[in-house]
Amino acid sequence: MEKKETKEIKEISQAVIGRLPRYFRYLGDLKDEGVERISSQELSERMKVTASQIRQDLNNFGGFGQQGYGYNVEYLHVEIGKILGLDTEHRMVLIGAGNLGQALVNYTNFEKRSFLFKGIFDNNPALYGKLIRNFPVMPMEEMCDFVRENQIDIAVIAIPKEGAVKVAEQLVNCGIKAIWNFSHVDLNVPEDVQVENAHLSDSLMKLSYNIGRYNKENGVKQ
Amino acid sequence: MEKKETKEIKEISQAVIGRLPRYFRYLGDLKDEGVERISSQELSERMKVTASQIRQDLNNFGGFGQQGYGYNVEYLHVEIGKILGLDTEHRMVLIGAGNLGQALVNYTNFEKRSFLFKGIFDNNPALYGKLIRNFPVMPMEEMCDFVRENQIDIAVIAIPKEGAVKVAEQLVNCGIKAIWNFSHVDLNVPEDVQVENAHLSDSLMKLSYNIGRYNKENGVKQ
DNA sequence: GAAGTAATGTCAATTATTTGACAGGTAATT
DNA sequence: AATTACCTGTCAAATAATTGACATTACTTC
Repeated sequence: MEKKETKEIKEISQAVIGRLPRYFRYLGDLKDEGVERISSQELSERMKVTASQIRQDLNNFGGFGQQGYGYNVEYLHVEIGKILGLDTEHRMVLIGAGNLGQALVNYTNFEKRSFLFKGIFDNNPALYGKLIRNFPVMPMEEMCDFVRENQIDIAVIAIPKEGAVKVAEQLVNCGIKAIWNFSHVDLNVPEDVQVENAHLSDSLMKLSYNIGRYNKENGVKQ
Repeated sequence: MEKKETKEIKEISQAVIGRLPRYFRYLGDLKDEGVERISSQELSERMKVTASQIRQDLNNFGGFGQQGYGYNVEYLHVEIGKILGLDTEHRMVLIGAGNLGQALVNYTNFEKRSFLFKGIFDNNPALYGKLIRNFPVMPMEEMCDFVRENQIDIAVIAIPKEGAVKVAEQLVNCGIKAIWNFSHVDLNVPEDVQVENAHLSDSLMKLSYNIGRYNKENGVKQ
């Protein structure tokens, strides 16, 4: 009786979703600058996208603006934050306490945005007990229980690719529904588990491609 | 006389370029597994994309395959590597010797792929001289000369957003033509400077969105 | 409070990307 | 040597994303 037609939810394209964090970032900056309102035109100039795209994107989620006025910066910032799920607390575990993993945990900014590390795991006994931002590194064997007992909803995988696929499978068995993956391999998980890849070397290769292309097009010598 | 029609170069879409590193990765894995040849059909099943897309993508760069045979794994791996510019040495500097910066320098895998850090800079005097993977941290003031004298072609920016835009401008003035940007802000550089953003928190927000969407669609309670 | 101006939300047109289909070659098999 | 099965490169169709245009509404000014 409480359940309505389930097909109400319009699927938003990943292209749009991929732009939301950028909008959020720009609105945050505007807010910090003390800007109260902004039109799609002004924002488009700052962000170097078309005004039409901004209006189109925002309209996927409802009418946030007002004709003749534009968008209220603070309100829009909050609303996009909600859309992105930044108003709910996310409890994370780190798998892999290497350089990158430590950097992520120490990355205080995530905290402001409601992403909280709750535990750190590694399979290197030399690290057990070591404190990283007040969290002791724990052995992998304890991961599963910890995830279950602490309402963890995101696992961050920062281990070499060799072990990553297996660890992801374990995590899925522990009930994890979201993985932020820094290992250089694609994970194999069921459909109901969300994976976001942060393949840093892919990103670097793209840069390398664009350097080469520019040099070729402009006859730059190596 | 040596200059031909400059319009020969077909512009490849960023959508295609974005997929190249993934092809490269899968081909490397196949090579390691000892697989000699592969058809677009088989590869498509592994990668979970359509075979048509693979053939279309590869064909942007030339005919690498053979009818009735498929693609030679090793050959294709090498060729895509060349397209991505992995056959040329890239000399990099790190700006910002914080946790993330150190993690990137220590990230040995980049080396195999011809991306070499040559110098590290920070504006924190407490770090000057500190060795990170045998490189001493140098003061920012020396950055420009170093870049010029050591044929640096990529600058990696891993500092808080407050200083990033200004540092990017400095780097451009020093002649840098490519920036790998980890700061949470968009840089403002001339058209001939390539920027690749690695906005980690954007990535995390996307994950957060997808968690929320899944939960909504499936009526999962928080 | 009326007139003018600004700026959204939305529809339609355009452009880009992805998918499907198949002709024509290549290799394997008999 | 002929036949069959395989698989690419490419073209055309289908789908998706972006842009432009404008009717409509809200704000601002006089």
